Amino acid sequence: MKPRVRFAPSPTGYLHIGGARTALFNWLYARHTGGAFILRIEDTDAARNSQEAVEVILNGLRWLGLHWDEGPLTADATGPCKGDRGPYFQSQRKENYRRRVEALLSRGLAYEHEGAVKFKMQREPITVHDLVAGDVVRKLTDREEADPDFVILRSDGQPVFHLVNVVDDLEMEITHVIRGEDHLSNTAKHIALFQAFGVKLPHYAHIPLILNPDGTKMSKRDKGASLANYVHDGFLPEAVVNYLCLLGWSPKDNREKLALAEIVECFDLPQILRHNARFDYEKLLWLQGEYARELADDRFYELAVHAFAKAGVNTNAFPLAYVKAALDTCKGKFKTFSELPVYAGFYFADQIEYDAEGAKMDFVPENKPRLEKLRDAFATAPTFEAATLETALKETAKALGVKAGVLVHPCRLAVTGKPAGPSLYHLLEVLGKEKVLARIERSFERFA
RNA sequence: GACCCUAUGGUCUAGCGGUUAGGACACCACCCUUUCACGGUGGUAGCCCGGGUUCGAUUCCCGGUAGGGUCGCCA
Repeated sequence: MKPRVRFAPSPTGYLHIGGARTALFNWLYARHTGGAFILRIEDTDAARNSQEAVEVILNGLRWLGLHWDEGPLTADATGPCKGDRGPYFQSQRKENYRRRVEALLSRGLAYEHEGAVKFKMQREPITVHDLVAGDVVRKLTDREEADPDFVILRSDGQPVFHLVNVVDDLEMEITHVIRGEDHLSNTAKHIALFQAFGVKLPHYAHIPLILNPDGTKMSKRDKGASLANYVHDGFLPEAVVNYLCLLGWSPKDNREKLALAEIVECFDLPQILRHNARFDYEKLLWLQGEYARELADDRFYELAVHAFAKAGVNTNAFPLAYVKAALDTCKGKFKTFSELPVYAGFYFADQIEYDAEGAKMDFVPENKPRLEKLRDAFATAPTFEAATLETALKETAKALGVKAGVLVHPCRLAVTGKPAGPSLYHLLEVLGKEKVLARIERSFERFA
C-alpha cells in the first residue's frame, strides 16, 4: 500500500513556520514514495475557527507549492473537497466521532464522568517506535499516575483533539504520522486509542522543532514565526522551501542549494535530525539572494512590479521599456523584493531625498565645480549610453586630475539620492539625459 | 514536580572508534569593481562537563549540566 500522510493544522489565523515545515516534510515524503498527501482541517474548536483562518492555511500551502492530493478545495467547511475519505474538516465529522465514542463506551473502554467521557488509559509504559526518535518508552508522569484516564468528549459534547486525531487518521487510513516533536509525549495516548479501536498503528515520525535564534520556543508572538511574514517581506517560496528543508535534514553531501526535485529524490524519514534547530534568518536571506539572482525575467518583472505597487508606486504610469530597463539594472543586487522600492525608487519618483550621510560626504564645496564639469560633459556627450557616459566621466576626472570615484559618488547621490545602488552608468542611461541633467542641476542648491 | 527528546565553531550541518574534525551562512582581511551586490583568495572560531568501556573516544555506556517538549473538558 502506498503511504498516506497528512498535514492536520488547526485554523488559528496564521501558519506557523514550523507547521509549514511539517507540511513540507509530509509532502516530501508523499512525493518521494509516490504516496498521497492529505490536508485535514482540525476545526473542532468552533469558537476560534473561521473561514478566513482556513484561508490563511490554504494560501500558505499554495504559496509554498505544497499541493494536496486529498482535502478541501475551498476554505468553506461545507464546501467541495477532493478525495474519497472526507469530509476533510473535523467540524463535519461529528457523527464519526460520536459513533466511535459510543463504541468505546459500549465496550467499557471509556466511561462518563461529570458529563464528559473519559478514556480508560493503561498504566503500563507504552513504547513508541518512532522513525526519527527511535524507540521511546513513555511512562506515566506523576499527575497521570494519579489519574491516567483522559477526556475524549467534553461535557458540552465536543470531542477532544486526541480522539478526533486518532479517529480521522484511522478512517483516512493514514500510514505515516509525520508531525512536530511536541506530540511525541502525546503519542502514547494515541497508540492506546488505536489499540482500543482494534486497528493497526500508523508509523510515527516526530520531527524536531524550529526555535528562535536565541534557542527559545518560537511562538505566535515571535517575529518570524508566521509564514505570512516571509510572503509579505518578498521572499521567494523556493528559497523558503529550500531553507526549511535544511533545518533538521541534509542530503549529507554538502549540497545546500537544492532544487525541489532533487530534494524529493533523496528525502527520507530516517535521516531527519533529532535535535531542534534555530531559525537563521541570515542564511535564509542568502538562499533568497541566490534564487532571486537567477529568476526568469518575466517572473522577476512581475514580482518587482508587485513590490512597487505594494509600496504605493504605480510603475504602469511609465513606459514598459523604461520599467524593464530600470529593473534590469537591479536584478541580482537585492535579496528580498520588499527592498526594491527603496533600492530603485529613484527611477519612479519626481522628487528624490538625499541620504544625509552621503550628502555630508559628497555635497562639499570642492565637489560643486567638479559636478558642473561632469554635467557639461554629459550634456555634450555624443550619445546618452552607459559606455559613452563612462568615457565622459573618466575623461572629466582625468582633466580635473582626480580619480573617477571623486565624481562618481556625488553624481550618484545627486541623481539617485543614495550612496549605493545599481551600476551608475547604466542607471544614467535608463534615466535619460533630461532627468539626469535636471537632477544634477537641482543638487547644486544642496552644496554646503 | 514527573515523564520524554536532544547536545560538533555564533548559526545550520557532515562525521557513525584511529580524520590536519569537512561544508555552508555570518564575521574579518585582501583581490575584482564607479557604489552596492556578485565572484575569487585567505583567516578567526567547534566536538557541554565528569566518569567508564577500549590500545585508542567527537563517535559506545552511565551520570551531571544545559536547552526543548509533554503531563488541559487547547490543538
